[in-house]
Amino acid sequence: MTDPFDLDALPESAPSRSAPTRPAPYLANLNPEQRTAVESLDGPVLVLAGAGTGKTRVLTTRLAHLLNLGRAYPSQILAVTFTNKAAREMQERVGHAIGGSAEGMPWLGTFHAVAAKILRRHAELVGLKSNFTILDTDDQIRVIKQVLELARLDDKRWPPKLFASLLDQWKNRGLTPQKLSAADAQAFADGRAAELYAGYQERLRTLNAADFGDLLLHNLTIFQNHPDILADYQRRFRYVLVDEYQDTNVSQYLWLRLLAQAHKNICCVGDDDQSIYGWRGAEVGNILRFETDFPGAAIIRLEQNYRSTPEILGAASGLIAANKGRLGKTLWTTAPAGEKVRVRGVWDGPEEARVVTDEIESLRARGDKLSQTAVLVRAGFQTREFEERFLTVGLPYRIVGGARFYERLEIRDALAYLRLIQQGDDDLAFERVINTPKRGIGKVALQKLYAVSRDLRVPLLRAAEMLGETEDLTGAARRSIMTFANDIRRWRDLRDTVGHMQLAETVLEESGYVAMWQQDKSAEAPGRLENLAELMRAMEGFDNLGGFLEHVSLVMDNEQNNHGDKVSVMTLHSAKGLEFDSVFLPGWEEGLFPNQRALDDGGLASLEEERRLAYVGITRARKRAIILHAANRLVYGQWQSSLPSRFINEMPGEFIEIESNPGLYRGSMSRGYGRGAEDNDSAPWDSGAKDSGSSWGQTTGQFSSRPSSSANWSQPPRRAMSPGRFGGGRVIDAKPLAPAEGAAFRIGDRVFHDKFGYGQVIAIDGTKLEIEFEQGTAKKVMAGFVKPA
DNA sequence: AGAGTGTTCTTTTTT
DNA sequence: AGAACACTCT
Repeated sequence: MTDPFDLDALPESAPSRSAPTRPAPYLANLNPEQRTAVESLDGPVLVLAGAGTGKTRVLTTRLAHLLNLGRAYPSQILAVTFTNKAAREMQERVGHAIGGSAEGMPWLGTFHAVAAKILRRHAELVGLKSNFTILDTDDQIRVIKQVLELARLDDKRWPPKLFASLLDQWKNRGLTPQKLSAADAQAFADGRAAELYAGYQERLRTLNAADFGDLLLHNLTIFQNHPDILADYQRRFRYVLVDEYQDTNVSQYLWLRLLAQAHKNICCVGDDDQSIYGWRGAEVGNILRFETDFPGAAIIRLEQNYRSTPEILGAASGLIAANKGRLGKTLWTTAPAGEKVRVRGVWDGPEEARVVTDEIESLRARGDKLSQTAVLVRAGFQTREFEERFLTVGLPYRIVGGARFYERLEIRDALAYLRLIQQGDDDLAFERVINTPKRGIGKVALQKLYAVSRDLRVPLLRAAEMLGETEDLTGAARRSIMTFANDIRRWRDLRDTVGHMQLAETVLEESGYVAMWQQDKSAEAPGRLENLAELMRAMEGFDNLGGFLEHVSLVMDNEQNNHGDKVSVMTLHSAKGLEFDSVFLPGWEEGLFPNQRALDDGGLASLEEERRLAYVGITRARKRAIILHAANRLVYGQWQSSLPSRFINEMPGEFIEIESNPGLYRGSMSRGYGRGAEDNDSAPWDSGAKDSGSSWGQTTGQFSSRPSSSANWSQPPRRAMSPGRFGGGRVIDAKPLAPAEGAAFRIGDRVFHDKFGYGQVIAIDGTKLEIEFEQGTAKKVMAGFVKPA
């Protein structure tokens, strides 16, 4: 049995430099700057890699080069990324480049994964055991609730979520409770923040758990308190490679600086123009002052873009130029001219989705792949309108990064069972499953459990075992609790004999969890069972339960529906690093993008970050970028008028083409995009609509007099233009949708429902309809939710 | 203990 | 508008 943490078994010195150097054909494919970046192996290097300039290629080639020259063993290279996807990709590509043995890079991974690995090795130094649990946000909130409750704080006045975000910020800045400044401590519960923070950490220690922020923070604590351990790692990591350096927070920065201290061979790759995680603690400052931190650093700029057309680059560069405090890069390309970036204003959200769908259909008709098409939104909720539309017209799509597999209720329950077996101190897991499925253990029994646990300072599971032996509980509850504790113990023993997949199956069966869903007659139940089966499949790739649980905590992404020719729909954030032939950018409206809330609490800095986000969005496109904005949008269930995003004005006119619907912003709004000095000019697309004194004017009158974005109505604006067609005849009004009463339908009518699709009415009960849907079973639905088909 | 009712929050972005 | 949460009633 090999100890995965055994440092001493690994070589202390570098491989002999006199080893015969193999040829390096991979260098020939690089441009001069890329080549410099790859070959500048010694000393600190900062590579400023603009969008689409071959960053990943440089990173992987550099790794391959290091190994090929024999400068270091794979185990002597620390290579960190932010996302698991990036880590995986690097692992693969390096393996490819050096011929197969990619497995041998033990220190290539995300910041969190590498930090967790180090922390498991030294967990006892911060009061944890090596098998500590990594809490996700959900668990974290529950712990915080407990801590705040214990401190007698009103969770209305001091919301746990606020505390969670403060904790996050502090940990991102490398602050332990002791280091919290008075000002920071004042931020919560009238200055009790430090005390509560300490209490929270204490609670985590009892739970033998660490949250995300702790992974890095505990590393720092260990390094600071144990110079010998730090020195070990410093010696080991002869070369350090960092991806997306602009996204590092203070903790990560300190961590890197400590680890790179001995050899100072640190190469950071990043792009200050793509820093979009400031809200999460990322410090653009880290990249801006790299030279100061690492004296004598070489700075290499990658500016030749291999991805996009000149128009796309022109529009994006013009936009980002509005930001101050940039290191500055000028992207260029040898690519021939292509299409201009298109800007399309539409009436409302549904029309926006329709226009995008129509465009995608026509691209598809021309032979474009759906998989080369993406819809990139500012915020997650925007995906919904597209999802609905795609569903309606039957366009294959996939939502990237939406609700995650491992966050589903049934998956979290199943995992809680496994966690509890793996790690008996995990009270959060215990709480989750003690009465799931129902075991008749209610509030009263639980309170007794808590009391015992608190008084004797033992985990809930142990308290359960003890309570089972006393007379404190009534018969039924007592028996239940005893059975449960015994089951857990039995399953734990099973762990050593049957393998983790078999174990999981046994647990879910014997606990009655599977049976619970089998008996559940609701519509979701079959899907949940399917997900549980999927979970089993996911366990296959792991050696043991511990390995799998680690994967779950740190690698919360699922790429399962990655197959097939589908349109990708995702947030701008999750699109970073990706590229598509055609990119649709909806929702470019003031308030939504730039996002009002970001502006409210971040001011100018946030505006610039929003602008970088826009820049990231545009530069995802190879051939075609289409920006959309709607004049009216449903927000919190209310219609609001909205103005085009200021970012639209900031793009140089020569690279963009405006093809918005006429008459969107009338009256005082006639200038529409309000391009700076051209104040009095009417926008070109608007001219045709100026003279109208027709019923059209009346229809829109109420809107044109209220150009402010704060105007809202309780009724959706009536449709006042032809659906989705530019330049077509005007349709004055649409017939009202969705009759309020079931009476409008008859048995046998074919109807359409946004979520369930087409179906037939089989019964009517007042305002409710019973409908047999073509896809699935019969359901009762409010008549207002279906339309005649 | 669980269903049923009312109230509040949601929509930033995620390792 | 919907979800999530807390609270009350059986």
